[in-house]
Amino acid sequence: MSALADSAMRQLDDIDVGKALILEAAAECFMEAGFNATSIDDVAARLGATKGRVYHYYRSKADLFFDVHRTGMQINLGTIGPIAGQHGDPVAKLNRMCRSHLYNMLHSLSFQRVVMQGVEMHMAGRTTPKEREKLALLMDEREQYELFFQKTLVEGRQSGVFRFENPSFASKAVLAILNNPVIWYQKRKGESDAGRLAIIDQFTRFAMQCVCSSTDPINETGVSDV
Amino acid sequence: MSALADSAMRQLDDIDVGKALILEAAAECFMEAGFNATSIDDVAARLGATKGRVYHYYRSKADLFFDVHRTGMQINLGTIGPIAGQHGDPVAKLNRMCRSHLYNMLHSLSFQRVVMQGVEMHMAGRTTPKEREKLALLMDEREQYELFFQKTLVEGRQSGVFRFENPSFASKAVLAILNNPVIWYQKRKGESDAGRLAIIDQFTRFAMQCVCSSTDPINETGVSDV
DNA sequence: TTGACAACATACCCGGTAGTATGTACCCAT
DNA sequence: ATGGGTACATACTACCGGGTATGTTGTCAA
Repeated sequence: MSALADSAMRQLDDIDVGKALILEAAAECFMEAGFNATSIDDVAARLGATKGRVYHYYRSKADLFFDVHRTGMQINLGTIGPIAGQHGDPVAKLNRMCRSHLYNMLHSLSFQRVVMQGVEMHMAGRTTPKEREKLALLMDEREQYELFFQKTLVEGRQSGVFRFENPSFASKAVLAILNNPVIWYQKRKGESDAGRLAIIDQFTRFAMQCVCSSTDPINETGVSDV
Repeated sequence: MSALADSAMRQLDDIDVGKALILEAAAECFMEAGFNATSIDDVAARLGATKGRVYHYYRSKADLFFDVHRTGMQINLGTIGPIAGQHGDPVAKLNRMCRSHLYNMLHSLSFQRVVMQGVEMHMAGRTTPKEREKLALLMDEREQYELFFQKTLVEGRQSGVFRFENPSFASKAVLAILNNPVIWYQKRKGESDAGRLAIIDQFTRFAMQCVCSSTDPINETGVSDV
């Protein structure tokens, strides 16, 4: 590897690190106060910096929000996508998906709150067409994610283990439960893994049971990869 | 009734009507754009009026938001409270509660969206202590509402028809499902009662099944009072 | 008829914030 | 050493929107 390439690599790294720090700070600000109530100065202040630093990497506040949203969705798609692609028992698969989803919710909380804000479109309406375009892309990702669950649910319905009428409604109900902890969960000082595990266990059960056609106790020990 | 009292009554009525119109306009604005992105001018413009009219009835934007929120919660508490107080089969009772709740969600959509905004506390953090106080009151109402469901759920657990570990988690899961349509439902021109009924039926089933210990088909014809 | 009050509209102030223009220190290849 | 680019900080502008102060019009009671 040439010195030039090496240098280029290092610079690229710096940009990524610079972006990543801003991204994280922005995610926490947006989580705490929402998009509109967060100023660029707030984000910069959290890094002990000034606006200049933020605007060096992002052209606008909306761009920053989009990137935070996108990062959150990438985390989710990256973990659930591979699982949804697997073959096998739909119950076991949905179980893994639920647990992984909940794991992500609890461990990248700030990003996930921003994702929810985007879904509720608290910024839609008064935005430029350019921003509209990007927002539509984010919504596509969101829909794609929901389709992963829908697909698995329909598989299970065909094999008789799941029961529901409208697949869209079913996936929305499942995700409503799985997303719920994002609203009220907050990181504590004495972050107990046990506490998080209890949330994952119980909400996975709620989510699966609401579409299950039988009360066979869902195999709760079948998944340990989270 | 004296002429004076009559006049007083009429004036009181006018105040109520005046407030009600502003309240409705505000609910729709908040629903569409969120608290921060909504200006008082927006609310006034929706009525074909100006700021003066709004500030004649409300002292601040926060006050207006609180009133919208409170109105939404009163609708909910007023319908679910009496049902929760009834004795009898917890399954049938929860069924009625779910259906009534969903009915309210679909029929006072704008107010319910504002309630959700309050819950997510997009305004918390950068508010005055005075506002904090009022916000706390709203949260109390919200918690009281959740307790209606929790109480019924625990009743059912004692009689063996419901099954869950943590009552708080269970009520949150149930309400997560019941509140979900608020996010994506939108009034159409050809508002079909059938469409709304399908939502009520299916989401009630999801909500109840996620805490039910048996798969006895939930008596779907047992409730017709909605 | 008149005065008092309600129900607004108009005009204005002012703080906060998105975005920009510019400066500066530092690194690095040549 | 030097010129150029990166990674910021500083200083400034422009505007939006919450809140207020002040008019204007109609209504009703005395």
